Amino acid sequence: MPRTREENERIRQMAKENISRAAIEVFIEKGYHAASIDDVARRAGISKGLLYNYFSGKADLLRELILSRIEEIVQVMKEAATKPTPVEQLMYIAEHALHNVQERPSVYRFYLHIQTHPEADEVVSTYSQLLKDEMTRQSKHQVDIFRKMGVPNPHLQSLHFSTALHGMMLMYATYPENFPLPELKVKMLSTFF
Amino acid sequence: MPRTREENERIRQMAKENISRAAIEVFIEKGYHAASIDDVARRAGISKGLLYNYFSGKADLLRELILSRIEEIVQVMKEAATKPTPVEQLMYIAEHALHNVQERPSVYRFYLHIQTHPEADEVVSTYSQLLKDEMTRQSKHQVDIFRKMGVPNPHLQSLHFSTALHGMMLMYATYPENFPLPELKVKMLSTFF
Amino acid sequence: MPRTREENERIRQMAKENISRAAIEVFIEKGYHAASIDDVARRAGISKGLLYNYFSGKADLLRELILSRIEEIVQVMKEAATKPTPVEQLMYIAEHALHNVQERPSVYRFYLHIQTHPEADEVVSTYSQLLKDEMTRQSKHQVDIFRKMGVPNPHLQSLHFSTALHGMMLMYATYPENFPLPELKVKMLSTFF
Amino acid sequence: MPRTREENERIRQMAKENISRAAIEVFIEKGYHAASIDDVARRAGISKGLLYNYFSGKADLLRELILSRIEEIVQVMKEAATKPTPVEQLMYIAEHALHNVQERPSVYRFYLHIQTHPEADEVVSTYSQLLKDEMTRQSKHQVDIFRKMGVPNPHLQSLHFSTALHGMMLMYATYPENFPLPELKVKMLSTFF
DNA sequence: AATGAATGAGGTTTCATTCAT
DNA sequence: TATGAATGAAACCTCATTCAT
Repeated sequence: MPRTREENERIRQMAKENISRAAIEVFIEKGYHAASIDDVARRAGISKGLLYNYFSGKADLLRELILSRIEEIVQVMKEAATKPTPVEQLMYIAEHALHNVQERPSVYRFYLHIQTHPEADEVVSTYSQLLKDEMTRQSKHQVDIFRKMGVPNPHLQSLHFSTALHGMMLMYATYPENFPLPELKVKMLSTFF
Repeated sequence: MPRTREENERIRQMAKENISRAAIEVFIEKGYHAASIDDVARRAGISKGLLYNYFSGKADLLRELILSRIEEIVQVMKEAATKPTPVEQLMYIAEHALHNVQERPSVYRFYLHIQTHPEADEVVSTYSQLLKDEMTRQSKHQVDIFRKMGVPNPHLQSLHFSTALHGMMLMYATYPENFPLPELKVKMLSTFF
Repeated sequence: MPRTREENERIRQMAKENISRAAIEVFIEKGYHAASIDDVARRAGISKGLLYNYFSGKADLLRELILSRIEEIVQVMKEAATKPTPVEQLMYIAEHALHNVQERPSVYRFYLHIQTHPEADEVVSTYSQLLKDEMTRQSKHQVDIFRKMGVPNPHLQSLHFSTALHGMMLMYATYPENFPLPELKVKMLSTFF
Repeated sequence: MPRTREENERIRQMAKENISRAAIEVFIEKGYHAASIDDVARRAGISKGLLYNYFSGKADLLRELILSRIEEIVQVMKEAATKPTPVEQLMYIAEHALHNVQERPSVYRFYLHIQTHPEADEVVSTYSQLLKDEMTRQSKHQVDIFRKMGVPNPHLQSLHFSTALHGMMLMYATYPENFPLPELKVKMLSTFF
């Protein structure tokens, strides 16, 4: 008797998730370029062939990871929007971003690594662009939040906020040892609110 | 009449610089991994074989580039030290960094890409560590400058300054279009001085 | 109530024919080597696994197609034998062959492709040999027909007839556009009868 | 001291010829699809890598062989054109074609195999089309020869001649044993001239 | 009878590096 | 010093076949 379609679908779903998990692990450890399909398959505990049953290639794995990342970003911004005041919304965004980089600096490093890939790498570039586009879209929302706060130049103020935030994330991800993230967070936020 | 040893050394040095220049161009365009030795040799206008006469391999090329980058950083900090006041010194550092990223964002992107390379990539990691170490050393100098300014917590203040600076550099390098670098620079510096 | 053995056999036969039909379609479109078992199964509307229930592998599919082709050839020769005179018999053979290549040049192309497969390809070679053997056998019958006509050298005459016929089939199959098959047929047949 | 450019050019030329020779041998033995790059490289006595130094892939090898074949065809037609009378020209073409297929039936088989490749195989199709185009071009010349002979319908007559010729070639290449090529040649030519 | 997940061998291709010249 | 032919390991990817369900 063959498996039912639902059963197969469940198997497929679990396999895809298993592979995606293995992929980000390996990509983080070795980098996208240096990681081989074999590495990912071995980490996932499956054969190379099966991996190709689920993903059309290495680039497709990256695409999947980037789409997940985008999903995360969208989710955070949605959650932020539920907060009652603009300040609380911005605080939520900052807290969340810093918490994430603190919990898993290597993940942030990885996406930063991808975003700084040379343009000539078409495959990476294409998918990396998706992430960039989404961040552009979200930054518009952030400008709106500043606008609601009634600050003089919301666009500039929003960019200022983002640069400060990303600066902290970048430095923490690069030098996680001895980086006084909590103190700096306080200092940074105090200059804005 | 044979060339003197000095002359030979000078010629050798120029050849190395030519290759290094070609290497960073190609690495920026294609990325370290995707760039091939052949690409670099062709760009330098020499043969693969001759390249190996000057550099022991691809990793050695990267090492040379990173050493140059370190040299640059040291140089800037030295120049900053010649300025009369701490504030002027910090302004010099900031102006220089922002000017550089504005002039050649791809160079900044490249080194950021290298610095976010995963630890598991031994070759890159080893040389990337050199850069990291140097930046740690220079950040100590920067703390000293803040200390001379007499601010309450020079260490924290220095890190705050660096995060703000690197945040701007990162964002400009990632979204060079429509990024109001001059305005943000003014805004950022005004919060510090 | 279980199906009778005959019924089962009939169902099995129909399934095999369905698969065979799909196989020749796919083989003609992609070629034997390039076609995948998956392609064939998908075309037949069944799963890969089920295909293996009916055929022992890719080579077996080819074998089946070649056996069908042989069956066709035998059939045509049998039908020809029912014609009253030798000339009518030969005319029937020629008409049939040309009609077939005109209707489905790609089928003729396919079997020609198979017949020109190199000897080293053991699998194809083995089955292709079956076809060759059958054609040799049928050509003997054709010699008999010429013998009945009372021509001087029936063997040579028969071969001459075959070369002319196959030459036309080959050229029509290779250049179906603008090939004046009817005119040539008349011209060719007029030289023989 | 590096080799001179001429020396390198000579090495390249010889290597290419060596590889081409190996390629047609292997393709004839195994067929284009079944032959692997490794097979060709091993037959040529070189490494896989070196083969890629000279040919951009398997398809490029095929292209080279087909271009050679076209060269041959053009050459034969040129030589035929030097004969004084149309009949001698046609005789030359026929003699040459039959002589070739008799000497190396496997070569004729191979190109026939390629020409009967399914259209869906884009790579083979592209190069095979070159051969087809050339044959179309040459067939125009052949029509001219018949026209000079003053026959009623030179186009049809030329096609008739070609089908007869190719029919013989096809049958000889398929059943080289016991095929009375000389006798058939005489018979066939006697019907035309 | 029926499915498609799973395997692994085998194919194509790239490229850092070596070396004869 | 200088060249580029030559190597081979390692990467990506495909697909005939098996097998648990």
